[in-house]
Amino acid sequence: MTAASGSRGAPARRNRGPAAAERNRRALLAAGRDLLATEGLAVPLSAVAKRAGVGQGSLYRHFPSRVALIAAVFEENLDRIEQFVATGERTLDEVFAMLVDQAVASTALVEAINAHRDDAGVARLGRRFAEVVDGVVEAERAAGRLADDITVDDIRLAIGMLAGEIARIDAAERAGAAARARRIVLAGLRPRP
Amino acid sequence: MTAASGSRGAPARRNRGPAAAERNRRALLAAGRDLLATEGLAVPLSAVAKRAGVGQGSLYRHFPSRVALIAAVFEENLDRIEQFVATGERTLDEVFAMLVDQAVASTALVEAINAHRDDAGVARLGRRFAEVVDGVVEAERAAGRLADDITVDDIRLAIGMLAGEIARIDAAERAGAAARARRIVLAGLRPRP
Amino acid sequence: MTAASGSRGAPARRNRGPAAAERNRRALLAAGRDLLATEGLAVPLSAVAKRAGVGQGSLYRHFPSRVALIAAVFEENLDRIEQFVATGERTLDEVFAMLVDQAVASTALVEAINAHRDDAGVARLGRRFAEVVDGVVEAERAAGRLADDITVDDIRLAIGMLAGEIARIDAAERAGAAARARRIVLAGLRPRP
Amino acid sequence: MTAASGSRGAPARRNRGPAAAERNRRALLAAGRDLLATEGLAVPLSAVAKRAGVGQGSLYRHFPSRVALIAAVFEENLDRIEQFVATGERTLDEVFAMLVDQAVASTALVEAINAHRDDAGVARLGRRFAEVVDGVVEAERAAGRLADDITVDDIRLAIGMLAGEIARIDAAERAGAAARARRIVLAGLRPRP
DNA sequence: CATGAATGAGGGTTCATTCAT
DNA sequence: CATGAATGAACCCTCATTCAT
Repeated sequence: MTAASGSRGAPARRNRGPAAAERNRRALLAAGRDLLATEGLAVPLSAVAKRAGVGQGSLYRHFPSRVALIAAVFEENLDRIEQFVATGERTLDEVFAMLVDQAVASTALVEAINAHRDDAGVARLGRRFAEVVDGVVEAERAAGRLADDITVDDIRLAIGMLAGEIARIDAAERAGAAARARRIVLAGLRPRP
Repeated sequence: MTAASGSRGAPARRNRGPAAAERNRRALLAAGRDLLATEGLAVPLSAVAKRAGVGQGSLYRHFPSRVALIAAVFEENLDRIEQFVATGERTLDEVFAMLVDQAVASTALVEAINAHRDDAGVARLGRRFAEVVDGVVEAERAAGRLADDITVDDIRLAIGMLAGEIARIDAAERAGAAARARRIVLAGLRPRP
Repeated sequence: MTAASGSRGAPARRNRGPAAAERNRRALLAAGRDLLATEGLAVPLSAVAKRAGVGQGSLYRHFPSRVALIAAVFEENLDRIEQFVATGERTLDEVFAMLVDQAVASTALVEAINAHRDDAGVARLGRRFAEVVDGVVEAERAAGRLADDITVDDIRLAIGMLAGEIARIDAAERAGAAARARRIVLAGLRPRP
Repeated sequence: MTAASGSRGAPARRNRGPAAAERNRRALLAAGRDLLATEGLAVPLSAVAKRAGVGQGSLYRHFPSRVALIAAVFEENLDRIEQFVATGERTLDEVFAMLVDQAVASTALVEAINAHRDDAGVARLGRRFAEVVDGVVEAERAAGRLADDITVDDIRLAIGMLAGEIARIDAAERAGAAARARRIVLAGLRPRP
């Protein structure tokens, strides 16, 4: 043994420091996103922890409830949507396309919003989402691409329908069905003769 | 005792006799309809039995699985829709209106169809439902009230979206939201300029 | 709440921490051994957990199935038999004597082997047991203490009969009956005039 | 309608009379024998009733307990053994052969005897069985085909082992294993050099 | 007497949540 | 701070037994 090796009983334990905490959080988010999408909202939290490769206690440290995890997953989505909207004039169709791509997690939010309207974190996300949509809708209306009687609430309703339907459909048919659903809903919002 | 034993039995407390069979079935259906609507698809079957005022064994006798109960609830709805359609020339809007009124159970079917496509009873109901819709769609198309590129599959998709959304909405806002959603979806199916 | 919900969790009353893991495993094995012997193979697993003083969840963590518990109990027996055989030239009679002492668990294995031949763990134990018996039988045959037409399969059959019978007999008469049964079966394997 | 037909409201109900009771009893016995053999001692009594084509209440009328059914099945076996023994000088081997043919039900009795020694009906059957065996053993001993130290209890033990083992073995291997087991046990009872 | 539905206590199993290490 | 075992309530389902018809 070399002179440098410690002579105390305690084995040199890796101190992964606070960086590990952030890594765990990201692993949990990724695992949550995956499993919520493939297994549905009722996936056991223990499965999320296992997939992330962390203990269940750590999951609870980062996300004290199922809703907290769902909200965090959606928050990432929302980040992307906000960035997308912030970097150019965007149409409703484009936002719908993004939402469809994020459909399962969005559905989780939609359901979580309905089931946990009182949850503070969820409420905050709902407001953030509404703001993003508001901006796009205003531009869309200015461009004359919305029927006169369509309100922002209608748009949110439309998004809910779209996301909910996509989430229900089998992965195999999802692409085709999503396109058709998007077309129907968008057509329903356009100006009518 | 070695392998058999089994002194599990329960001395029945009260037994209203087989005359209660039909009454029990109806009570279970009513309880299932109520609780599926208010508590969601995941409502404990034991709660359904308790609400119906019957033992859990009776619930299992009448409905050997959760899907069987859901299917039975929807079958009642389907009966009403079929009768409605059979008694006159009906528009898609009218059928949508009925579906919206039956939203939760319809959603249950939509979800059950997706989750249990292989279940024989569900498949049968799905076909029955499709037939009813087909008839209405044909008439609707003949009257020129559908865009050329809309297929029967699109209609079913639209119904799924509509029912799913209604089911998610709180009872308080349901009436208003349902009307708005119906308008959007129907507009999306109409001929476009 | 719609499909997910799930507020089933139980606030743990007491938690002696992971240090209890090994202690729990041993307590479960001991409880399983006791209760399988006194109550038979159909003993409720909940009774085993209660006797061991652990929650039912812990039982399932350590032994995910009834067969797993039975196999673990027998594995301990097998350990002892292997050690015994490894520490000297042993006769079939001595091995029979050990098996008789372990009769109930042996029966459990015999039954489990028949009922769960496909279970991987059980199959492994069966093979291990067969190897031990093979060795002893070879020595016994070399010493001229077996009839010519007796095969290893016959020995295993004999062991099954012996263990099964002992397991069935009330504790009070077990000692005497075991001795008589052993004598009969061994005599049946000896060279005949 | 002819003059003979009754004009009262009550439809002529078939009165199957007491003959039906006996037919039901026989059907239940046959069903019990079948299912105990193929499904094991833990077979649901409702399955027995269904197989017999009678209501569960009738099963309870004829056999107020699982043990009563098992005992009745064995009693039929015992009848046949008694007849067989009564119609000629019979050897132990022949009786063993009969028992092996009846192995499952015999095992059921063996287990039932151990588990329900206090049950009056079971005790009576046990005594009847012992008497039959006694007679055969006496003749066997007189013919010099038993070792001097073998007692009637030993024979009963041997029968228990044999029956128990046969019952455990898969139907496919039963014939071969039964023959080998019988040979071993009989050899163990024969006079030794 | 027969029928077969009703009953409900348990048994197996899962999983949210806690907490000693 | 992380780990992962422990906990036990609650769920689903089965089935022995009763009893109105």
